[in-house]
Amino acid sequence: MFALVDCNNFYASCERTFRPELRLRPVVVLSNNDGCIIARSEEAKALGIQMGTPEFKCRDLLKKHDVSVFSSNYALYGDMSSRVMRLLGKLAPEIEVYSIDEAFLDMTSFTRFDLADYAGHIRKTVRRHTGIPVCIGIAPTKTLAKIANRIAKKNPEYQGVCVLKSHEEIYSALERTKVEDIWGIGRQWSKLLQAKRIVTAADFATASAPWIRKHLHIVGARIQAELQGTSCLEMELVRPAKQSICTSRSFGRSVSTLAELQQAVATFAGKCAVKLRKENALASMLTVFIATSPFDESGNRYWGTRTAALPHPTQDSIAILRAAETILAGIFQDGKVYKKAGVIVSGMVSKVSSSTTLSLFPEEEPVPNQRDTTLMQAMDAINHRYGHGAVHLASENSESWKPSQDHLSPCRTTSWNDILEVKV
DNA sequence: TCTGGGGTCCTAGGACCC
DNA sequence: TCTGGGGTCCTAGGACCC
Repeated sequence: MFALVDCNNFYASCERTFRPELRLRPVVVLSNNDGCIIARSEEAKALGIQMGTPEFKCRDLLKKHDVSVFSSNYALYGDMSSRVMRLLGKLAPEIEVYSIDEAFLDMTSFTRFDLADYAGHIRKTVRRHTGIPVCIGIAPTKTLAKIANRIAKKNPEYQGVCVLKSHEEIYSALERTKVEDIWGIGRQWSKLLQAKRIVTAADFATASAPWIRKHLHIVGARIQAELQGTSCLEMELVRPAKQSICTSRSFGRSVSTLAELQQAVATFAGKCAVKLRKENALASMLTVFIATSPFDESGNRYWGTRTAALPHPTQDSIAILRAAETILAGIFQDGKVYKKAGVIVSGMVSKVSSSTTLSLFPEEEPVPNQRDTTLMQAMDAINHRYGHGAVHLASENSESWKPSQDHLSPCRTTSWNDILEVKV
C-alpha cells in the first residue's frame, strides 16, 4: 500500500503559518515577477480566483475582498518543505519525496493496523510540528493513492484521509473521478479520451487495452494497469541525478541592449554553476535562450536559442559564464524588446566518473586546474556563511532586469536578519 | 501597462554499425 | 521476380508533472 501525503495549498499555508491572523482569510501567492496566481487558500478559491490567472486580471477582485497577496518566497517554501519531509521520514519506513509539497510513503508494513487511524496520526503530527495542513490518500498503487488523496481533499467529511482498499471502494472512487483528474492524463489526452466517450477513471480502467497502448503509448498503458490495481510505479527512494539544470527569469521590465542581456545571462549562468556544484555534477553542454514577450502583438517576436558543447565537462562558474556570453552574442538581435532569458546546462557527467573526454586541442582550451576548483569552493563557502550573493563574479548583476517582488514576506526560517525584522 | 519556473519521459525517424 | 536481421545513438517534437 502507498500513501500520498500532499500539503494543502502549500505556498499559501507556508505564508499563513507565520501570520496566524490570516487563518480563515483569503490568501494568494504570486509567481515570480508577481505575474500569475500560483497558490490560493480555500477562502481565495471560494472567491472564484482561478489557478494561473494573471494578477492584473483579478486585481479588482483581490482588492474588493481584501485578499492577502504574497510574492513567492522560495527560500521559505523550500525550508518548510524539508521540515515536513523530515518529519514524514520519521513516521514511515520509506519515503519518496515527489515534489516540494508531496511525498509517497510505503505503508506495506502497516497493513495489519488501521491505516486510516495511522494516517490521522500523521496529519496531526505534521500540523502540530510544522503548522502545515496535509491530506493523505492510501491505496494499492501510486495512481490510486493520488485519486484517494484528491477525494480526501475535496470532501471535508473525510477529515483529510481516504483509504481505498477493497474492489468496491476502488471502483466507486474511479466512477467519481473524471478522466482529466487522473495523474498522468493531461489536456491533450483528456480531449482524445472524451471524444472516445471515455469520461471517468472507471471508463479508462475498463477501456480497450490495445487502443490505450496504441494512442497513449506505454505511459497510458501503465496508468491503466495502475488504476486496475496492478502497481507499475515503484517507490523511488533516492532522487536520480539531474540530467539538466535550468535557470531562467522573466524581466521586471523590457530589456533591449546586449549589455543588459549579458548581465542577466551571466547571472543565470552563475546560478546554474552553483546548482551544478551542489549536485556534484559536471555539464558538457550549455544552452542560452532569449525571448520577447509571447503576448507581443507587434509582429516583432523572437525566440533565440543555441546550444554549444563546453570545451570540457565543467562546473566552474567562470568557464560557464564565458561560454554563455559567446552563445548570447551569437543569438542576440538588435531592435527586439526582450522579456525573458535563461541558461540550461546539460550532458551531465558525474564528478567521480574518470572517463572525462579531453579536448582535441588542449593548447587552445586549457584543462581546468586545481586553482579554479579551489576558487569555486571558496566562493561557495563564503556565500554559505555570509549569505547568498555575498561574493559573486563581477559580470553577474541583477540591477537592470530584476524581477519585481512587491509583496515578499521575510525569510523567517532561513535568515537571521529577517527574524530580527519581525515586529513584536 | 501588467501573463512563472523547472523538470522528465517517450516516440519516430534518420544516421550509423556489423 | 526475387533484395536480411539485429542493433545503437542522436535529435526534434509532443506529452506529461509540480
